[in-house]
Amino acid sequence: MSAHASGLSLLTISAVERETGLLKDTLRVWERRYGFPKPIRDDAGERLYSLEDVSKLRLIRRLMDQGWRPGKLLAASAAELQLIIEAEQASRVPALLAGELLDAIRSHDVEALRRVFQQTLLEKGLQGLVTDLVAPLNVDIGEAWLRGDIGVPDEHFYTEQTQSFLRGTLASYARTGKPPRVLLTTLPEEEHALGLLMVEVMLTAEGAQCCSLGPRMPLADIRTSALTAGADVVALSFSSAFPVRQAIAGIRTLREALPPTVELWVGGAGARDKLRNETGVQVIRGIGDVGAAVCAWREAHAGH
Amino acid sequence: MSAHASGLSLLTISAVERETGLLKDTLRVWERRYGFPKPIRDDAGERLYSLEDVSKLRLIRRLMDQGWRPGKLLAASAAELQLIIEAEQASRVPALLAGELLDAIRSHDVEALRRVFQQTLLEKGLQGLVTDLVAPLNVDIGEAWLRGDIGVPDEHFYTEQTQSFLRGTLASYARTGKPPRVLLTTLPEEEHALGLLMVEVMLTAEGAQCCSLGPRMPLADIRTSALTAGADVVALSFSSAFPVRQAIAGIRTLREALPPTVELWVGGAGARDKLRNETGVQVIRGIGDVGAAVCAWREAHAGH
DNA sequence: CCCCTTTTTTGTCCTGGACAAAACAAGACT
DNA sequence: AGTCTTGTTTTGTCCAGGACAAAAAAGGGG
Repeated sequence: MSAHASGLSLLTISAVERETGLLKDTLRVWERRYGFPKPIRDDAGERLYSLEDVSKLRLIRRLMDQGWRPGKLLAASAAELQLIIEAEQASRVPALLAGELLDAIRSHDVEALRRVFQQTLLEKGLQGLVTDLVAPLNVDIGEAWLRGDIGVPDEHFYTEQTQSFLRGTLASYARTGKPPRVLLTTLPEEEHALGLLMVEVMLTAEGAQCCSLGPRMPLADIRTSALTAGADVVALSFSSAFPVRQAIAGIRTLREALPPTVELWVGGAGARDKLRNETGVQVIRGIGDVGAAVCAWREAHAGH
Repeated sequence: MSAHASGLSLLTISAVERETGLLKDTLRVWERRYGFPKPIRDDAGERLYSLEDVSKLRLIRRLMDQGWRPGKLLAASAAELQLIIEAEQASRVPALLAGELLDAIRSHDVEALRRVFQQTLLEKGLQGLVTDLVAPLNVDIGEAWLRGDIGVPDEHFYTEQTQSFLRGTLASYARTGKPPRVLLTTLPEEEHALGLLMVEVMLTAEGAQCCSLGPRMPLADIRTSALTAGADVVALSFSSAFPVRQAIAGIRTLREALPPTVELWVGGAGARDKLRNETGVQVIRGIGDVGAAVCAWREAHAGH
């Protein structure tokens, strides 16, 4: 009868994997190499991590996504980590996430959050809502979390409600069904559903015919889907944490597998910098450029 | 220079884990014990699985979710597996998934699928749409996949579009904001977002104040959220594949952590049978009973 | 039939070594 | 300056095979 894992204060290695996204193998090798995290063991010799360890690991994970190397972070004390976070944030000023908006997210106030979205929608339109509110807010939320201003459930709440609002607005949007017909998804390693949805909104607002398969689609299935659905464009989204070389490999394979008449568009924070000169691939630099890409496609295909 | 994993025909063990949901450790121990799957090795001795192996594994995974033991399935040949599938399906008749609907899903026809949803919405209302179309359709889709009538991307497409439609309808629904205030989520091990959304629809249609945190919420955070949001009810959803004992452990911990004034509702295919007599927990037997639960709550709290 | 205990099956965790893949650094070329 | 090599360091993933926890099935009273 060993210690049970259902409690609130000590987590098994698989629970930590789930919470932090760090593989069990990685957690073990970090312990071996850097001496952190160093969990206690239960009677059977199995690791049990404290909540402090888990939150430090989550912090480390985020900083790694922003480009920091694990070697530095794992050697650092809590105080040194704090310094790194402050240095990280010195440059940016989260102007959006304040006042009413911050309160709404922290108190899980569905109505208040929707009110802000609704008002922005009326003021700036659907595309403006995405480019001027949701996109920058995503960044701010991540940073506020890093500072400890908001917690995990607050972030879940924000993601869930934003998704609902965007999907809702999308549903009531008149569908013109003009070309191009775009197939939208991410590679299997990429979770990032909100980014995908933002692109879907931009495309639909532009009047394009948009078919989203959701995230995590195997390469072979992307190809099949594009053919059976008769897509003009396959659009992929990459978050900033996506490993560059894997992205390139996937994109090249897909480019080869697709007929040349089908365009391949690539966007998201992870695509911006590093995927420049791939032949036969259109890089969309920011969420605001989706509209331009659609227009360009239409001009190129105007002669029918 | 070893074989690269980006290709379309051979998958590394981590890719198979991603595709099938079976842990690497499980795949290795199956190979050791049952001799299947037996992948070839690259120059470095690392496993490379064929597409056939992967689809057989996916099949096995689904049958296990329906209660079959791995020992039987892994010893079975392809033909024997086929027999099991047929036996499995003999009982049920997928009446819904046919004709227009099946074609729409297979050809990724967004408009056609929405048309069916829209019509059902007009005929049967929001709750009827969920209970009479979406809920049974989910089951049919799973079975059609098992038979090989539809593929992985078709299923993704269906899930994505259904989610969009439900969320869209929800957004345009007038929010009365009557009590009870329900916090909606799943335990960390449970992915099943569509089931959660169906419950949200039922609750909202009933006029309840519903706050969804999306799936995969840690126990400690559920507690915190329920308190800060001032929830009257915490509702959890379980899919049929969820391990019973883990569910019970989680529910008990949560029940203890929550104040007694906050009710705990548990629903979904996984909750129906096995979670009967937990004290202080309300089991919702089917998606159709959500409405009744809300009414019961209101009567019990009518005296203010 | 339901509840409890024992046995069997099955999945997860362990160690420590090896090495693939990614990131970085330094030099060479345009 | 940028960008393409090529070498070096860091970092993550894989492997083998043993151990054992957890889940399921089977057995045995009440």
